[in-house]
Amino acid sequence: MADSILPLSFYARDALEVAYDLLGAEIRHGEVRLRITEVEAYRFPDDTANHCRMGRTPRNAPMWGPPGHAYVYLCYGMHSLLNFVTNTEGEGAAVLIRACEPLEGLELVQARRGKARGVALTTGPGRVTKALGVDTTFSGAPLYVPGGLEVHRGRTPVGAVLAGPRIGIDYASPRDRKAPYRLAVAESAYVLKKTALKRVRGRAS
DNA sequence: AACACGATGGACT
DNA sequence: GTCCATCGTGTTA
Repeated sequence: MADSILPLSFYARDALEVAYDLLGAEIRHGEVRLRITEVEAYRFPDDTANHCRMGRTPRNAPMWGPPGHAYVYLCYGMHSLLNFVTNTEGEGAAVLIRACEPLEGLELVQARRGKARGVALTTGPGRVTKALGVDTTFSGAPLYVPGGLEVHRGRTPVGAVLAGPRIGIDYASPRDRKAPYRLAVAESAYVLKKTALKRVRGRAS
């Protein structure tokens, strides 16, 4: 099914558009397959929540590179957070993968996640990377090369979408703190803190 | 060279 | 709800 891999061009758009279309898509790594249920868009320019707001640094370099690549960084000294780079080269934008639903490789996911079971296996950006076996060494890796970290077009329709403010960005401007750039699949149980989200029809801008 | 802090998660009251 | 582990990164000096 290598032909269902999303091509680089899929990511070559505004991060918010890509974020909407990533809901329902599949992340595959080895024998583990996850369906994306919750994401956050970090746009460019003028997004004060974005890691690229202060310009290029060694850490955020992948975000400034071509779209369709991973940007993985260490958060709070212990959690690897997975992003997909969007827009075009020279623009620092990305989509954070916040939660997924396991589709395949559940035993391996459980082994990697220790005592956690049920939705706690893959709800939360740090949990997703742990379940996938992805860490910061994947930062800069392409998402469309078969055999590596792959992202595939999803098979199931997403249905209604929920949107709300992004999490953990108190340092951003009031406007950006409120912006509904956190998106989730309404019907999925694999979404944390659903109460902070509202149903949306089309695409917010 | 020193320092403050974070796009979190797990344990606990 | 509260507490806090843990360390790379970016900033300041």
